[in-house]
Amino acid sequence: MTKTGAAYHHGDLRAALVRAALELLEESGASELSLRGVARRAGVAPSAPYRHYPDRDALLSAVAAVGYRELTEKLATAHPSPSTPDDLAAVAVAYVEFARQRPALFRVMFGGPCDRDSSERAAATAAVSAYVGAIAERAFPQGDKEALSTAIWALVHGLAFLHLDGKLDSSDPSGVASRVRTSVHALIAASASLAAFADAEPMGRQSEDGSLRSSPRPRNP
Amino acid sequence: MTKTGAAYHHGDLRAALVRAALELLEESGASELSLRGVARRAGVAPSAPYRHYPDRDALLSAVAAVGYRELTEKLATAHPSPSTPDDLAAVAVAYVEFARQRPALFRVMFGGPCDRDSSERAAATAAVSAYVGAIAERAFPQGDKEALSTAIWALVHGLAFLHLDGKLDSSDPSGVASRVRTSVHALIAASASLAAFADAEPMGRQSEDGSLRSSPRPRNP
DNA sequence: GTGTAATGTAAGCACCGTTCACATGGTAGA
DNA sequence: TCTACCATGTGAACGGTGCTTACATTACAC
Repeated sequence: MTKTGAAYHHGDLRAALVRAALELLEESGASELSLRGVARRAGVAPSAPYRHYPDRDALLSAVAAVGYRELTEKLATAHPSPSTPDDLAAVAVAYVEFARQRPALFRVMFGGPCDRDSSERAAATAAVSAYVGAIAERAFPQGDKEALSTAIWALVHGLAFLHLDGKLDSSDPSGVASRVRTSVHALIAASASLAAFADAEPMGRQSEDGSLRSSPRPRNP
Repeated sequence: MTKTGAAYHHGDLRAALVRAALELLEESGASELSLRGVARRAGVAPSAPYRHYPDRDALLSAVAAVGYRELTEKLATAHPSPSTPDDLAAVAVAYVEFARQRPALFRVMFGGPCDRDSSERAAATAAVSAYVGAIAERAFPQGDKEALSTAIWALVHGLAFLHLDGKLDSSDPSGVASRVRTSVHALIAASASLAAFADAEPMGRQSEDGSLRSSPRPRNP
């Protein structure tokens, strides 16, 4: 009971609300998601959702969780196990494409201070994180896995957001894709040439020891 | 008249509203900015702001513009002309620090689909972009300047957002800083080793041609 | 069958963005 | 200097929002 599958008066309103919310996000393209609007869409009184979600944020978290799952699917489809720069670029393109194709959902997923209480949301986030971490480990076997995964995620995530916010032109999909590819490749290449300058110390394993004379400790939380 | 300096009944309400908005953002830490709340803070009727800004978004754009200026200042203070990995890391840390210290303002600046009409906002954005571009050009003289600047901006921007959204723990400031440094360094170092493997094709200018044989069609849902 | 807890409803609260008719007052032109 | 004008601020109002509370209904356990 109270479980997801149960069907009382309405027939699993809990799931119907998430579905309605996703539809509204898809249609209105960008704007805010009103709980009353979702209820209206589901053909139910404005107070009905409160039987299933404590507040608007909880519903949004459920919606975000669906978004995380669909995002991981899309990334896996783009490339199941990326290891070359081209593979990485393909996954990056898929990530940004997701943000561009479903901007409203993407904003629900990443736009606001998220509900740390939603275990559903936390789990879905962890899945994305794990996927990115796996990529990092495969692509850069000799690096600090956690640092690399966050760096890669950040690069891709930032590209997605800058396009979404109009800081980078995203009118032409293929243009966006090529820009993402170029960015990834360019950063890799340029980093290589820069590293050549700074190779007083050996590259590729200095996450633990001497670093680059800059940061005395690598992490700590 | 209607210029910024003019002082009518209230004495430059236009600027006072922006000031009040910034104060509220600083205090409430995160939440949304209500136009009525800003008016209240400025000691003025809820309808008064409409004499100076056509709607809430316009006021928010003015606030965002201030944020952009302060961000560029902070970056310049962190390092006026970064060119080494350490320099870049220092600027990256400053960027993320800004987002962490003033999360509400940062969200106003980057959180929503921005007002393309606001020339003030556009100009301030351009300033940030130019600064990042200058960094890229100085640090990677032989690279594609535009691609590099977007890549770098994206990396840093993504780091800021992931911390802000709780995807990365940001409870300890020094921990955040060291993580940012580590991420930047690790990406540079690992990219270098990876680039050594994949140097079959020339890196840094394959934006238009090659593609990746990955996604035949971009969408269809 | 009946009782009970889960589910949906209706009405209402305080707040929001926005508009509009109106009051006020600084300044330009006589 | 007086006056008219127009920029500025006010107050009330409209529809919308999130959320709560009292009430109606309905499915299932016994």
